[in-house]
Amino acid sequence: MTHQTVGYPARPGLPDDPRANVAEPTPSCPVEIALAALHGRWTTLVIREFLRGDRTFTELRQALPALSDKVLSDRLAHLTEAGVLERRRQPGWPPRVHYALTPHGRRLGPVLQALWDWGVQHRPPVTG
Amino acid sequence: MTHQTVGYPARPGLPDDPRANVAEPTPSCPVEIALAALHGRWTTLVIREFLRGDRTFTELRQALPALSDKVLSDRLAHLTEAGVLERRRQPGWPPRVHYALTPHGRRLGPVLQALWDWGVQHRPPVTG
DNA sequence: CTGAATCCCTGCCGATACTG
DNA sequence: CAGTATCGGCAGGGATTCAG
Repeated sequence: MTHQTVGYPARPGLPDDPRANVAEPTPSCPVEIALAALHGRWTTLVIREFLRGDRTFTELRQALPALSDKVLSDRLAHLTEAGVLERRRQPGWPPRVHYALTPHGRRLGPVLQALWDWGVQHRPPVTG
Repeated sequence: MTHQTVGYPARPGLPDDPRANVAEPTPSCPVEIALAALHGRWTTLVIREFLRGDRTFTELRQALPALSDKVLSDRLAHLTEAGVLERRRQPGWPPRVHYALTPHGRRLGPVLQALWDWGVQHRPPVTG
């Protein structure tokens, strides 16, 4: 366990990668990268919408009515910047912008599933 | 795909659970629960330490020197509250407090692995 | 030794109003 | 239609100090 230097580790990241040993939060840590992509209120709900299919700005607004234009815009920009979404302006009038998950964004499915599964098993500490 | 109402769904949560359809952020959503547990700077690094074994307050401080006492204390309280850690006062002097992952906390291993795996595959948008 | 209390500073989120 | 600009409130996080 302490001397694993040969071959491929079963767990493909943690033990051997130097980023698994950082002593403080750093943006190059893969876990931080992933959490940064999911960061912010509404972000996971927006991603959920896209896991169900492509969406335009207006469709998202209808699906998440309590989400303000500004924050929705922020989230879309953030997710696009993070490589999760791809943005495509629809030609014609009225202007429509089409968003869809990139291949990388689609791989967030299992990540959210892992989070979901853990949360489902969660039992609030103790009532008595 | 659209009519699955029989038996056990392959994916154990998302399609049928009403919490998968919430229209705004809510603490009862399993994904929110999980992200709430991981929330806050330093939190995942603290969990990483515990995935390697039990720790005392001082041992954590040594492992993460740039983490202030207050925030470390906050994180330990938060993770204990979230059912991730278990706290045990060591008898004797000097007072020591021993922390360890609960079974539920140990199940965060796969979750962090999923986040890691996604982050590892991340390529910053484009350089050119 | 292991925290709790306090203070300040920063960054997020929401609401509103405005532009191509 | 799809955003940007601006402002205010509030919570998070760090440093320091104090307590059991």
